[in-house]
Amino acid sequence: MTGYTRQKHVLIAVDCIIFGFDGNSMQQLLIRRSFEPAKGKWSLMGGFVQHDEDLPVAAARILKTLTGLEGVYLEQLGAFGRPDRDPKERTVSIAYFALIDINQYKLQLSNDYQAAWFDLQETPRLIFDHDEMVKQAKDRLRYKAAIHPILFELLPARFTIPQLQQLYEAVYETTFDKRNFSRKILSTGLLVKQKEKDKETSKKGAYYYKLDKRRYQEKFHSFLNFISDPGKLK
Amino acid sequence: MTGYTRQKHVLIAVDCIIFGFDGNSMQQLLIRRSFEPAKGKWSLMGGFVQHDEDLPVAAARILKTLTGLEGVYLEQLGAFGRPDRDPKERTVSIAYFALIDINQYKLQLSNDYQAAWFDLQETPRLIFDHDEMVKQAKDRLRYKAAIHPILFELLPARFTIPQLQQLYEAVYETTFDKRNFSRKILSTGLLVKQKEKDKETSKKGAYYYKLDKRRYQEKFHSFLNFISDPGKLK
DNA sequence: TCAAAAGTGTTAGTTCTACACCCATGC
DNA sequence: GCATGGGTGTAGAACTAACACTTTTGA
Repeated sequence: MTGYTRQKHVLIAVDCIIFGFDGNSMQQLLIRRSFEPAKGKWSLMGGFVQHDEDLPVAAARILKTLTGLEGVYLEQLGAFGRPDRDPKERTVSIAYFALIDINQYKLQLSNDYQAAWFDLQETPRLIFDHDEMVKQAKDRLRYKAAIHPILFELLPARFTIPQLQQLYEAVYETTFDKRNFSRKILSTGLLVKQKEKDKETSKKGAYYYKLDKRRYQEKFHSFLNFISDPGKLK
Repeated sequence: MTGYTRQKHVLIAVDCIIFGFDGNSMQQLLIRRSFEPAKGKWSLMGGFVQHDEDLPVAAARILKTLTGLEGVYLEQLGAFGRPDRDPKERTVSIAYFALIDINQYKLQLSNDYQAAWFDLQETPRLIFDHDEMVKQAKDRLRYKAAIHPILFELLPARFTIPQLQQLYEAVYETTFDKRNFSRKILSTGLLVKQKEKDKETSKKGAYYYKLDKRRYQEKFHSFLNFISDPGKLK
């Protein structure tokens, strides 16, 4: 089998925007790039797509390499291909964004990548076009979370409504009325109230909830209107 | 400048899903592939990304080559990279979808591509993973058009409300109440009523409208809720 | 004069927003 | 007993969905 002649071949990379929520603010996981060019600079976690490897598989592999996690939410953001985006050699990068439960992330024993979490408000300048990828990923996250119950991916299996509200407020950089918020969230029928309370953050304690997994899968793609017009905010 | 060693290089292609609306139903423009493999089979219009060419530029070039049109709506759908998607050689394709005014499309003099419009309901089997791309593009179009005033791109500069409704009904494969429909559309403030009527399709004639371009640009990214839950339809 | 498509208004139900007080508990 | 955060209800406004009749005019 011979290839297409006269066509220039390029490298395909995958870069991952990894979001987490620490209970207060949105964070992203960045690494210090370990090879030239731009060695030592802050960067998204990425890697080249291997021979015979599909793109989502590459993204999952790269995510697992850094975080040790599997089976997390991963969505393709899009392809970035400016000819000069990587000064060394033309490389088209397919960006994916991941939503992980930050508590599940344990610093991998050999921290080859010098990974660190950064508050989304205070991220350092990143290499190449990674800043643009992050911006697009943030926009996409807001867009999607306004309509679909996607942010649960950032929380542990058990969570409280105040925690959830804190998360939405962090994502949209605004505040919501807690009465309206809990009504809206509960009206989706996605949550199951638990018997136990979280007594960590308040004296009274807040009830834990879990996702109703079946309804979650069923309703994942419905338009649920969590935020009426996210573009209007801020 | 030397490249990254030990990495396998691949080809990057762009494929375009080109949507049009003929007044009745949604159509897409397909070509007969002019080279091996799969020569003579129906296919999306595509091409390889050239050296020093950015991805959106490649998509616009490919679209122009086939349709002669420039400055049309073009949005990246995503990257498709299954290792065996092109049997000849590994090629990652970045799919774009375009919305064009079908009346603007004139068969190019040298119809090198043997292009033809197909009703979206009756498209032939396409090569490689192009069927999957088309399916995703249809889904994306429905998704996006439910929230953003994107479908105007498919109509000429002057159009009537019944035409517009026909378009929405074609996209969502359903029918809408015309009173509610026109109220919702007009309430966006995006349309400017013209003095003339279209007397082609009815005796009484329907008023032409044009887009208010400034408001269109302003509101393009707001959440306008044209269709309340498109997932529920069908 | 009739057939065909355009245009328009009202009502009931639902959803959204704004807003304030009581509850449980640890200190 | 008081400070802290959790939990809940209501009323007015806005929006949505369902529904029918009149207008225009070419044939």
